[in-house]
Amino acid sequence: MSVKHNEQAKAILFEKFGFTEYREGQEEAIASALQGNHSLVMLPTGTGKTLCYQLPSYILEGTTLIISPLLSLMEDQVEKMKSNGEKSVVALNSFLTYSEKSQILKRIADYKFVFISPEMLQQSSVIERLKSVMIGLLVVDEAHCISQWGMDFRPDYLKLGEVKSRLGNPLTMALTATAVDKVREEIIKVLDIKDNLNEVIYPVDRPSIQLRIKQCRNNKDEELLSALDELKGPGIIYFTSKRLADKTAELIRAEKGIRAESYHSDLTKEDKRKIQSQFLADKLSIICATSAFGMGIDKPDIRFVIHYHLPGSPEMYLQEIGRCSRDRKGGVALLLYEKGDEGIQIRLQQDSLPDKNELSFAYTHSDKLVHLKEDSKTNISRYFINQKIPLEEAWEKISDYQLNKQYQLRTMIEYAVSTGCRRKILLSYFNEEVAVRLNGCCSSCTESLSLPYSPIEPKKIKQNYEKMWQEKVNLLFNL
DNA sequence: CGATCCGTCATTAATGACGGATCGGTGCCTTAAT
Repeated sequence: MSVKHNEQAKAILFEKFGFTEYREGQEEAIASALQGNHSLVMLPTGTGKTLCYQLPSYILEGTTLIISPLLSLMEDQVEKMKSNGEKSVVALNSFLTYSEKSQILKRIADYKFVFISPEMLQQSSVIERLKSVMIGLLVVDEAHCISQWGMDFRPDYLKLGEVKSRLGNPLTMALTATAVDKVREEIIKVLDIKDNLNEVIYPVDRPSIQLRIKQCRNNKDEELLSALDELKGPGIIYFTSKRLADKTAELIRAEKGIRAESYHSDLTKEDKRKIQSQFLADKLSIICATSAFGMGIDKPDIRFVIHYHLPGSPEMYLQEIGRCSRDRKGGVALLLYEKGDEGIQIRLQQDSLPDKNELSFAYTHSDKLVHLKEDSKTNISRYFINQKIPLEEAWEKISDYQLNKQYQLRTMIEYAVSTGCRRKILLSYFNEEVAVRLNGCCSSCTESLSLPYSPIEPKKIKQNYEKMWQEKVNLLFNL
């Protein structure tokens, strides 16, 4: 960052955001953008990633376009910015009426910040309008969604590179909290930001979170309830089933008299918002949730995250447990594991990928594919057909994809059953080492874990990224 | 894998036992036809 930019940024940091100091990683990310580099920013949850793109926007010319995965996230950000005095901000999404939308599109260049979904960016009226706008910075928030959702769930995430190119390849910043090197490579490839790229990477480890695993034998509810005798909220309990989330919230209310509610995709937008804001305002102590809950939850004092079911990947697990102890004052991640729990995940994985017959059927009937519903098998087939990738090659890639998912799940099983340091297992997946061995690290390192647990998190950058991950996958191929 | 849902059958006609089928998680966006 030039001296002039540096001073200017510092002044804005104070005037617009009220801070005198940067938090870890922020200054590097801001400098990267101001030097005109594309950036891939990976900072642990709760370290202020929004400032990384908002601050340089005030120095850069033109509009900042922020691609965001969730409408609720956009709405929260817009509201927050408005209450901080920023008027020139808008979210372009399906909450708007037709006339509102066209009004906003007409004067889109007047806005400094525009939030938008990947899907909305596929509408030709929108993209045509944006092409005539000077985009000073293109931001991809929660960029791991490209890899996590792109292939089977939200295919428009994989079209962001094309969008960027149609917008004239503006300066780009991708932000995430958890991405292994392979995911980062995919983000870089999809967005096509390899040239002039600056990676700002911080470790994913959260030493202030204690890692506990409880082996269960047909007594999960009892183990859960007794854990709640020790662990006091606010807290989140994650499930892989909506029905069980509902049922358990009821159980906790009845047995413990704790204010608990469930949260999943069956809830209306209004109920989701209501429960979320009650939780943030400490009117609810526990949320029993599916993976629908959490992104953008910025509550500093969540004290525990319990998993009733095994998550499908270390990424998911870290994202979910990372929601506790944002204030760094200590938190507990507890996994309730019973042999065979991985069955649900195996099933979900298999159901979401086409087998060879289904794929070749899609290839021979590609003309009809347009009319089919948007399930994940169709999405994947459609993706490869649209890319004009030959059938054999597509099948190879799907097999790789499946192997990767299996590897992720296998890591989680190892995490659940191993007798070795659990933090080491989790971090080695991200090619990280346990930086500081703390008393009470995990269920393996300390026989009987107890509260309080509030170590100081070290502030040390670590950047040795070998290609260990690829080696591990290669090993799996040979098995 | 395991739970649960649904239809069928059998038997002191309204329940219950059985087995086969189905489902289990994430969200954008719907401007047309009754």
